[in-house]
Amino acid sequence: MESSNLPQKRPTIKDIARESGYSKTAVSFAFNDPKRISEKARSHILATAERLGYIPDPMARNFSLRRHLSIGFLLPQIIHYSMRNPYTLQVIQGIGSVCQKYGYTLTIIPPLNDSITDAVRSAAVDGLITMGMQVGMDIVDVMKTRKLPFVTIDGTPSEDMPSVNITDELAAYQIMKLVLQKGHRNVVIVSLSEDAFDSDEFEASVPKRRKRGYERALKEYGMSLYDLDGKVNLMVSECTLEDGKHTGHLITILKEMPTCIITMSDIVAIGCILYLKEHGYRVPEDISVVGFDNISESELISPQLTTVDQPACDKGYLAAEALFRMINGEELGSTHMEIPFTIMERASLSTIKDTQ
Amino acid sequence: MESSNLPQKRPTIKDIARESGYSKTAVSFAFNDPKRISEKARSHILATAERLGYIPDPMARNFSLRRHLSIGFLLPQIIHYSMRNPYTLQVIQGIGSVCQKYGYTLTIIPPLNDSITDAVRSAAVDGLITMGMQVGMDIVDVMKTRKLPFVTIDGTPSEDMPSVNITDELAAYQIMKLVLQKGHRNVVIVSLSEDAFDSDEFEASVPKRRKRGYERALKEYGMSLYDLDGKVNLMVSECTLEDGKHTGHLITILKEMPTCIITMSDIVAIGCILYLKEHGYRVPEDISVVGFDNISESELISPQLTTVDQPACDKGYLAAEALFRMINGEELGSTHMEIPFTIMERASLSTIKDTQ
DNA sequence: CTGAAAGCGCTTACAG
DNA sequence: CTGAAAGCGCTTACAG
Repeated sequence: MESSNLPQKRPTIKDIARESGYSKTAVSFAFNDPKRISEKARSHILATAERLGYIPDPMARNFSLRRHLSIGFLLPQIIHYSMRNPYTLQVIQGIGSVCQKYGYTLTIIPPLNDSITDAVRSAAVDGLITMGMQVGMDIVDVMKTRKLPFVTIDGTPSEDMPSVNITDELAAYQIMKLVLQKGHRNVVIVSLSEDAFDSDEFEASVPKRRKRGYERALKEYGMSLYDLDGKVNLMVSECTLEDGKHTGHLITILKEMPTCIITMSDIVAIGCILYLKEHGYRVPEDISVVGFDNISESELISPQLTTVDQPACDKGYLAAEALFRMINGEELGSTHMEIPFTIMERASLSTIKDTQ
Repeated sequence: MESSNLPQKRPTIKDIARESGYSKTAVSFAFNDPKRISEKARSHILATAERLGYIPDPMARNFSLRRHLSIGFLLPQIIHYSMRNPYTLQVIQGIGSVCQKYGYTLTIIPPLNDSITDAVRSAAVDGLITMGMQVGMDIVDVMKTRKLPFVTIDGTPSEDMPSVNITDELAAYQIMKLVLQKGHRNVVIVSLSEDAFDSDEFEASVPKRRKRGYERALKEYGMSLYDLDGKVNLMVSECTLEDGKHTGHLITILKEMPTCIITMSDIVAIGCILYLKEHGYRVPEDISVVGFDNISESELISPQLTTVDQPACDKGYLAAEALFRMINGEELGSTHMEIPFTIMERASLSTIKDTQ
């Protein structure tokens, strides 16, 4: 008997059972484990399902099976920022390809009513990948009490928090050393902002690790990030093109222009270059600019950007693979994964002949 | 009584009810509707929850409430391709900001075991945004039988399928006309592939609409996309930088090089330019290249790309806003949304003095 | 203000 | 091969 004129509701397993004359068990098996019922039952049930337009409710199925078949990516900043940064996008791409491989979806999780913590509390995922997570952040507690496996990219390496990183301190050391070897003695360092974190609390954040690297190189040249002699200045910029441009502007109005700008992010470096070029400065003849990340744009811009290549896609890939191992209850070989970087020396960094 | 040495399991609402001495109803209210219980009950329940590490299970809650609090974005190609195209990424960004606004997550849905249809069957979302959907595709049927609201970007405008588009035919007409006005009479058009769709079945696909626009402009100059006089040639390229480079290569080995390459995607155009420059061709002196989309890279590359600016982010935004109206059971003003485009004339397109 | 109970749509151990 | 029934962890109409 055709059950017509139920206007909107979707049929459930119960409807198919009733209509086909079989049990709910049989209907379930028809979809998920056909071997367990007769061919006759199966085809009859499937035909009935087809006729009534029945597709098993994924939510009910997942709920019953206690899994989501999705992993989450927690946006480090508001979505409008994060998703503009090609570096983050590459990380997401790496995660995504692993999701595809395992038949999972990738849930992008923005803050919920401005609260990242609330977002994590209610995230419908089997595991989480975060960026820049520090031990001691309250999100970490939420994930732990939810017993939600997670791995963090560019966060603090710590025993009870799997992480994927490059050796930021070393990378920063090397690129600063390169800058100094080229003769630059008057530089501006553009750090990433540390969001809302209290600066003293998290000693191992990425900006801090990189600053230590810069400092180590500077020391070798008798300079320091913390001397107030005006030769090394520190600025902070959000990780967007617009903020990069603004930083470029700030630098042009300095009493003494530096000979080199060292940024912690290509997108900021590119913003600087665009601003400088628009305002009549020649890069690198008048001023050099150095980036971090090696996003694809850094090869397209002219001059091409000297930067640190960090394999963003691989970071996502590694993090996701580790997360899936955790989800499947496997042991992680090492909880702290490190990945190699490469210094890319290109045209945006010039040599200063006569150092002051 | 502290319930210790239950080793791993997360506490449920039942545990909190038992431990606190209140009912499950009260516990539920404590979290979701505090006004309905006494302050005393609420604080006691919350304290108990805190003590036992209870966070309500989002899946169970959503299941009970018959909603997911997530909308899906169906990847048009395998994740590795889609997520490399800045155009798609911008669309996702637009969708994402609307999700953030409404407190939803954004689920990126790759094919499930190579099947997009299966992915849609099992997607745990309240609505779906797709790209390039054509009426008659079987995915459309799945969404309909699941009664899953959806809107498509760059798909066929059709009554029972809300869509967001630019007027592709007109945009293509205008840019081709510009090329012809500049004196080009020997061109290669690089179309997007139509994926696995049967070409005759879907008359209104984006590549087809654009081809009609090209054809209309060509006709005005006594030329045609379909004449075999060798003056207008058609190629197809996947939407990736690599395929763009390969297309550049193919063009250099043509018996007669065109004076202009007209692509349907900036990423392909940029691939062409990179290949051509690497192999000693000057753009636009030796050959002009024209794009489509106006991704941010098209301003960074040199020469800057002449292209059609289509506001990808706005497309995502509009599509998502429409989808949320559908999810909330509101009526859509118009089911077919059109959004303006702009021709961006930049350096990659040169003027030919003496037309043959 | 409070709680017992039904219900959301599946899965599956168990018995026949 | 088949099905009745319990269970997944919440919400909420209803009665007190």
